[in-house]
Amino acid sequence: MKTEAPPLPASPDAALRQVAPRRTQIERRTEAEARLLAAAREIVARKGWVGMTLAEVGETAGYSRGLAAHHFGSKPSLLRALASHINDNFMRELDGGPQRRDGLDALLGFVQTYLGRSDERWTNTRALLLLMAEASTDDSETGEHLAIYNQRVLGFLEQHFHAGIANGDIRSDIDPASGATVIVGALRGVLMQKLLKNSSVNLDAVKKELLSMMIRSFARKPAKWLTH
Amino acid sequence: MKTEAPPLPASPDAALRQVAPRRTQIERRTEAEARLLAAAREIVARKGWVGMTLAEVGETAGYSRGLAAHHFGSKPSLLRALASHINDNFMRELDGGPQRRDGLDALLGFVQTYLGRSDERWTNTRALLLLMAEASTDDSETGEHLAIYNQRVLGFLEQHFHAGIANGDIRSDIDPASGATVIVGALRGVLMQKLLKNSSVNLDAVKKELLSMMIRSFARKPAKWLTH
DNA sequence: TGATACTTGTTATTCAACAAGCATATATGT
DNA sequence: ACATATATGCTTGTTGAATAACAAGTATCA
Repeated sequence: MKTEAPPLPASPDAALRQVAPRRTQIERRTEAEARLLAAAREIVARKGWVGMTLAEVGETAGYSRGLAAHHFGSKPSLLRALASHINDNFMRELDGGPQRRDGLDALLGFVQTYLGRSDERWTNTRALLLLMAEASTDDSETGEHLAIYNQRVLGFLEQHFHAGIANGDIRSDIDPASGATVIVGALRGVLMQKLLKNSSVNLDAVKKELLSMMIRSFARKPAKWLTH
Repeated sequence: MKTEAPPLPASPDAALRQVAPRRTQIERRTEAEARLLAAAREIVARKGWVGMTLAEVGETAGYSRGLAAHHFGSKPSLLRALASHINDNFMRELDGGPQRRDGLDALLGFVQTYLGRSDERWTNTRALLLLMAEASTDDSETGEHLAIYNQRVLGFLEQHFHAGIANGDIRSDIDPASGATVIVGALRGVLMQKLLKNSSVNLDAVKKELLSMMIRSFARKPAKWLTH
């Protein structure tokens, strides 16, 4: 369809105008929004949301300095859209996993997915973490939005705790809400350390350790899972 | 035009001048620095480091709008001092625990201390978390400083992992570095969720769950510890 | 009298936000 | 079909507010 992945490099006009693309207004608008969000995400991940200016977003996306403000109205609004965008991507990734897993198996898969991404994708996590930190202070609605996204992730995990308890894989004395909170917290907290300067975090080792912890803590019969 | 917010205690001049304080220069300077840092911490916790202005710090501390800039030179410098201040307090709190604990016992104590501080409005933790988020982006030295503080905390925990392994309380197949990273990460990540808006996190329940996880995962003989 | 702490005056810069204009797409009339 | 009109997307011009940083002044202490 449209010019796919490489939005950042060349100006859209120079290359496309000669081919007389004749895209519809909706196509233009949609692509513009996608490219703006991609640019914003990249910049936020690199310099934080403070360092991101609306002008830079527009220009990095290959448009004018004014488009981001024009399209999203305000900076908080853009950040909200960005948070929503990233979260949607993440939830979609959860659903579209390789194969459906359930209960404890799903919990372990979640951790593996979260920590098993290749470098390209740290952009998402990084940007979301930075936005999240802001969210605990901001008076605007950004905070509420991120709280909702957090609830969604927690809900996903809690659901699988319940499934695991139901099918007997998970000990019944585990509190699903607390378990979910700890898992999500551990993942984010570990990532935060990983993204700190001069980090000495060995993600593979940490992943292994965290999975062991989960098995020993949550599984009704740890031995059955530890062979993994 | 001061915002009608009476500084933390009373204004230093108004109250003290009548009592003929005659404080030494060092006393003045020391108190000023302490009050500035306290004000900065409070503001950062409430509005984030972006929302904090040097002028507001000075005035909240009961001084003029210019003192913060004059005393610390620049905003990054003030933030670095603040991070250092909070971290020092925390490390001191660790050392000055009720009684000396060792190995696994110390690890559990650490978690209890971290999550058991209902004293304030989480001002310290909140501010440090916000500064930390910034640290992963900023090019200045702030990031490196926070990375060092993180290393210190990790070092403390690793040390107790080793002690626990040595005295037989902790399984010998645990990787101390990874274990420490997970614990610190979990604590920060949980707090982050707690500080999010409309949080439904039940800290007591989470604390209990996390302690159980640690015992089941790290202890060589979990049964011995679970009676707690 | 000199040094140190603190205050007030000022400037330069950055940037979000908006407004008015240009470019491209779509609808309407003949 | 074509031309013209209107809507929509995008760009450029501009402004006003915020504030970090410094300089020059005043107060307090040695």
